[in-house]
Amino acid sequence: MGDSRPVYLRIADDLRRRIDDGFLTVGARIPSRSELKRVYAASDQTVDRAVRVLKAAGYAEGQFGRGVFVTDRAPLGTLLRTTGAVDTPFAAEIHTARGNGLPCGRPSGGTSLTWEASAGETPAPAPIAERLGIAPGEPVLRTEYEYLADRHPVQLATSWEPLTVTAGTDVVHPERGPYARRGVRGRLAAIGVRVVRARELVGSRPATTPEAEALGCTAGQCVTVVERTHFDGDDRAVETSDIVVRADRWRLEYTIPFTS
Amino acid sequence: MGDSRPVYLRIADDLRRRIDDGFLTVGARIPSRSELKRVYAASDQTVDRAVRVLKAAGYAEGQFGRGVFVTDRAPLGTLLRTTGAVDTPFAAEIHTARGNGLPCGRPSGGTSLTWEASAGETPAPAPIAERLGIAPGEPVLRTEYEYLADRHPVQLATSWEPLTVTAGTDVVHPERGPYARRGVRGRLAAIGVRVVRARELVGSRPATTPEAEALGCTAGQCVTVVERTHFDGDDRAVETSDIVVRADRWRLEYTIPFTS
DNA sequence: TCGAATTTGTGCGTATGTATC
DNA sequence: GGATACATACGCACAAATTCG
Repeated sequence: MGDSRPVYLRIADDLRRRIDDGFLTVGARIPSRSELKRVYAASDQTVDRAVRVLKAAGYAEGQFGRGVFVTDRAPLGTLLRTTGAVDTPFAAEIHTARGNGLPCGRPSGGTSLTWEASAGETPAPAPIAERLGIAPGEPVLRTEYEYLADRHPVQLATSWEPLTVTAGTDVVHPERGPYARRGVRGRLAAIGVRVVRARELVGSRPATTPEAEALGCTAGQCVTVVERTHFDGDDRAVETSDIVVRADRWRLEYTIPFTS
Repeated sequence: MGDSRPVYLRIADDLRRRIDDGFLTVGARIPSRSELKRVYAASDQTVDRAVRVLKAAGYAEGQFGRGVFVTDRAPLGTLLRTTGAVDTPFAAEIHTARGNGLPCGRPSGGTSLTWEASAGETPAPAPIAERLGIAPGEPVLRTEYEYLADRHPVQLATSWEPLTVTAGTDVVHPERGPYARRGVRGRLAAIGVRVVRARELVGSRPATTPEAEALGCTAGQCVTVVERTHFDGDDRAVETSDIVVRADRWRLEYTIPFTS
């Protein structure tokens, strides 16, 4: 007694603890609704709600007609986001430390990295204009990326570039031409724009329905969002993008040097 | 027709769009359950479930007996996590850009920053030992922090330090003594340990029940988690910590210089 | 091959407690 | 007190998918 939490939360926390403590291992089936109903003496709805909490937390995953199973929540890898690594098209190199949690060298062991993109010119929406330091409505090139690692969707990105920077050059389209795979820095370097700094604002939120579909997870699952802006030597924003990754699978790694 | 999504998701998406498009502004009351029930011709449970989706996504917040209201999802501020700023006890300076979305200078406008901490010696759990590069079970000092900005909980942190570094010195306890407010670098500098680098692994996940309680949000809401490790000149880990912030309120800012 | 039993996912109707107005 | 509103909970039902005899 004295436990004022609602029943469905108690059940959910109980199950979660059983997973954390290793009594329910990855791949194991969580007791079915009828079992839970009996064990906890709760109603159908209540145990279902408890299981939904677990699923929303990424602890479990339901399979139609089969059962609910404990998810493998070990991160697949890390996106390196430090000087030098950030300019590949993938916006980061990928560490796929798997099994062992070692600092994990560089291998990226033969994983195939591919991406698709589509671009179009649009007037800059207000928040994007603000990030780019331009007036709302000014023309920008909006590019949507979808990155795949081993045929699995990993990262979504939407990039905006002011056309005042690239218009008329042969790097207008980030996804086409010889500079397509060189990333923002490489591409802009080709037209004499030196990117000297990137600012990344990292946040997280539940995935929207289309994001979940693209990333192969369920809506509402946690995604990590990076709002990245590239600046040139004059502190002018030359590109900004929103980067979205599944939080349960990927983490971002930053290294902060103390030069003092 | 042709919309195969379940009813509760359609209602949720519909409400979400109404918020995104500005028809329902921040602070506005979402139609009550009985209204939604009537409008969408759905059952009590179903509309409730739709509203729960919105709440889980941080779009709305229920108030007992009053109604469900559209949440202010504008981030309160940004935690600066770049060279120099990271060594304050708060692990970051705080930008509170409010109202205007300007790049926001430095003000931190008179916000009162306080914190509480409690420490204790324990054997290192396996994952912590790995992060510190020591053997599991070796003694470490575990410190729990709770940071408040304007009396509101903002950030939770748990720090682990190998006792081999600080044992016997007067900076053993991070939360006590003259060096308490100087952060990891300041404290360790006092005993001749130079921290030259920090590595931050950024991820996110739903808040656990105790975290939600401490941070003043609901369980399952998105939190951003930083796994930070400080290294000295010999690449030895001298401290590691888990930092947890509400994702709907705070973002992390990293600056990446390109020295090329 | 067929059918019955399970299990998930979704949905409806109702009831109770509690807080606000 | 009464009306309204949220939050939780119970019981029941059905479609779809899987499993098994």
